[in-house]
Amino acid sequence: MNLTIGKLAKSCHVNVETIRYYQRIGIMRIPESTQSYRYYNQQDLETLSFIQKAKDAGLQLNEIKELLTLNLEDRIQVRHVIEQRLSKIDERIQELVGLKQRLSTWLNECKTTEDECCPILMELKQ
Amino acid sequence: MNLTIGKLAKSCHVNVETIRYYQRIGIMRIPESTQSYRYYNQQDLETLSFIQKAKDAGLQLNEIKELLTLNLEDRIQVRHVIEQRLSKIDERIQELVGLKQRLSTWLNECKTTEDECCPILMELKQ
DNA sequence: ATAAAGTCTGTACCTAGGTACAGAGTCAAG
DNA sequence: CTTGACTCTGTACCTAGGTACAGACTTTAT
Repeated sequence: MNLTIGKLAKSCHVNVETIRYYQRIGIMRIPESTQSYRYYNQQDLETLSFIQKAKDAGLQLNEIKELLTLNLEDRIQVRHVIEQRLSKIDERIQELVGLKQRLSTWLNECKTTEDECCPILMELKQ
Repeated sequence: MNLTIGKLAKSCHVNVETIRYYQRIGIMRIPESTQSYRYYNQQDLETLSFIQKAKDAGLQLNEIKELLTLNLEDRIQVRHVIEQRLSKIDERIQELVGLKQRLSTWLNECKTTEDECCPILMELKQ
């Protein structure tokens, strides 16, 4: 398989500029060019599609970069990466649930009060 | 009350540069200066502290900007702002819960499989 | 042979919410 | 009256993950 960057991009439904960006941050290689255009192979296609799937699962590019260096036997390290992401996600969910509760409470107060004045603004201006 | 920007910043535990940033994006006024230094009053202090509280509740600066234009009687509009933020938060929580489930499933598979090879990487490389 | 389409390199821009200067001017304490 | 601390203006930088574009070059289709 011999793809130019545009073909590679199209086959993964990605922008050409995105591939160049991945090259800049070092998660995709830049094929050595004997000529002036670069040509990409099956391996490059697999890497790009790996990145897409991992992004889709909520992993960040620096984590994906780490995964790309690991082998199928490095289970502990792979798990470590996933566990860390998972705990960041958990943390964020907790934060958001907290915010949600606060704002919901405000909304309920605003809907039930007899007061003329908005209790939300009152709270904020206290 | 007559505060220089440094005093105002200190009294709200904010960076001076943050106040200047708020001025740049138009959520805090720039007092007219008869002299070369600007002086801030009680109202400015209240605005800044409003911003801090609203940020703390998870509102974004553009939403806070809108709230700052509203009066205590504009309850519908205030509620609208809060409801929109709330639905964004909900959406994000749903996304994160989805990611969490996916990654958790992967982790469990990895912990229970008899296979030598990491099923997470297998999945990603499929 | 020529024109259109693609590529390469380098750089700037975007969001959101700031932070960090440099250089010039000003204010206040001693 | 000097010196140190502060302010003002303008601009650049940061994260994360890209997007956009100019100018020069190459490849492909007709």
